[in-house]
Amino acid sequence: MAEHIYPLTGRFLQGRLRHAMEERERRLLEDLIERTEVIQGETAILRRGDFCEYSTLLIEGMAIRAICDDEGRRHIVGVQVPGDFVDLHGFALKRLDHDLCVIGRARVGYVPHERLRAVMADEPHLARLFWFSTLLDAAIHREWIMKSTQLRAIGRMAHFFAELWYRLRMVDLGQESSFQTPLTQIHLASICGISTIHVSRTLRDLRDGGVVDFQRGQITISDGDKLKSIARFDPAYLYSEGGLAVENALDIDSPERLSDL
Amino acid sequence: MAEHIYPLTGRFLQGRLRHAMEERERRLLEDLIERTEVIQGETAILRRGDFCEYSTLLIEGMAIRAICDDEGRRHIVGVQVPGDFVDLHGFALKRLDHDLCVIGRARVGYVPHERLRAVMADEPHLARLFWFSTLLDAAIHREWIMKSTQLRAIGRMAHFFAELWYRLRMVDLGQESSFQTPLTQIHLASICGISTIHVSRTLRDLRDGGVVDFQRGQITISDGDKLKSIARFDPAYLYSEGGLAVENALDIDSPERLSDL
DNA sequence: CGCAAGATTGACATCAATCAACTGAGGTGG
DNA sequence: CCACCTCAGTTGATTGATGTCAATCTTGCG
Repeated sequence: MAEHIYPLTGRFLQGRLRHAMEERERRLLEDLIERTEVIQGETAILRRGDFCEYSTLLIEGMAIRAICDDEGRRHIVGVQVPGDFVDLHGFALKRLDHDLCVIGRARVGYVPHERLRAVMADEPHLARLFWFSTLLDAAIHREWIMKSTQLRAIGRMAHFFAELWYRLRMVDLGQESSFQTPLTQIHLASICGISTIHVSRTLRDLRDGGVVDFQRGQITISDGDKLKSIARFDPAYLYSEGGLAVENALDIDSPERLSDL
Repeated sequence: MAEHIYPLTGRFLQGRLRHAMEERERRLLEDLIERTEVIQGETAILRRGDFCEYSTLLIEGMAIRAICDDEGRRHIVGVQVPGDFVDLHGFALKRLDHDLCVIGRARVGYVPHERLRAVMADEPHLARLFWFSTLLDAAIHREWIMKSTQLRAIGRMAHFFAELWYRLRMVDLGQESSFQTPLTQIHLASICGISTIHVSRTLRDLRDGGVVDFQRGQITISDGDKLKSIARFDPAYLYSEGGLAVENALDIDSPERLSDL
């Protein structure tokens, strides 16, 4: 359950290393949010090359990372869910190489880099957690490379659904076997690198196969095991509790290995 | 030219934000290397799930990031060149989600996390540069997602060659229009997500088209413009000097935009 | 020399893109 | 309320790109 004492930042690292944050750090994080905003429709939070003076925490809704090619076509290279500090890397990079857009209705919180700088200077442990959270995105990127190069259309789509399913459940969104997204088949096509027409066909196959049903953003997992099998999905890369990231993953004094690896 | 005063770490961030490092910081970095090692053949530096007690700087040679699927097939999700702090993210993650392997003959330097922890506590600016360097990898990951989902075989291969060409020249390796790698066609297949047989066909097309010639690891760029055009290659994501990362990218007091963006 | 790994070629099969036509839902203005 | 529009989604036919299988060649090396 989201921690309602921290209505804005309660989902940050939830299901990963949130337990590694002290109360004081959680409080500091919550206070970093200068203001929040509700954004509707397909709106850019930040554009490639913009100078970043604040970073954005996604509080509700979804966002995508997109790269536009020279012909102006937008290609989705990442999807963000509530709790993601979506452009925290802008703090170190200063300018992003890609766009960030919300889709549907989203609520975001803005953190001025000035505040971030101050808190990171005093709080090395929190700084490390911020770093960690940007590395989670990189791990997801790697898995997307894997899925894009090694899986066929049906596997890619299954993989994306499986990932979203796990990620949303980590932040207590979505039921056991269903969840809601503002994604259209057009988004799915860009995410999976296939044509919209083939998305439609592939969704039919998944539906007819009793695996997963996608109807206007409502996703129902009919057979999670079959889904993971089609996707060759192994959630280790999400570094969820009990996965690769152990209880004291940031504590150098616990070098025991995980039994499941 | 590599800075020969720093024979081990002279290529770290070379061509990107190395100029943002003070002499003192460069010295500190060089002293972080506890020992170096020469590794031959296709050898793992670090395996998925291993507990990381040190991080590895690639001094000479090349390395790959690979994810093994459940059938034991290895899939390459990244390539590293000299100067890359290849598993710096292991410092914050503690365990990686993928393997790191050198290919060919490589020289690496080991940095104990203990030392890293100490220097980062005292040197926030250097810590930020370390963070920055892991974000560069993430930017490359995003571009790989883009190339894997949006380009056909010939474009993917051209894109990889263009990227390698740029990255090697940033660290002063390779001539103006040629360079050497320990990569085989089997590696290229995994990198581009196509079959080895199709790699062979595609390389023939690129050679016959007068674009680029690949012969046993010797890569000769015949027509760089054609190469970039086939690859739709825009090097902005590499954050090289003069690109997205401006002179004082880490200096919050210079919010001017780049004219070329 | 002879082997093993890498690379090449041809034939064929499969997957997914493209083109074209159509349906259905939601919104808007007369 | 209906006519109309637009956008999302669906379906069939065709084409092109790429995977797979099988055979052969090349190179480096013990």
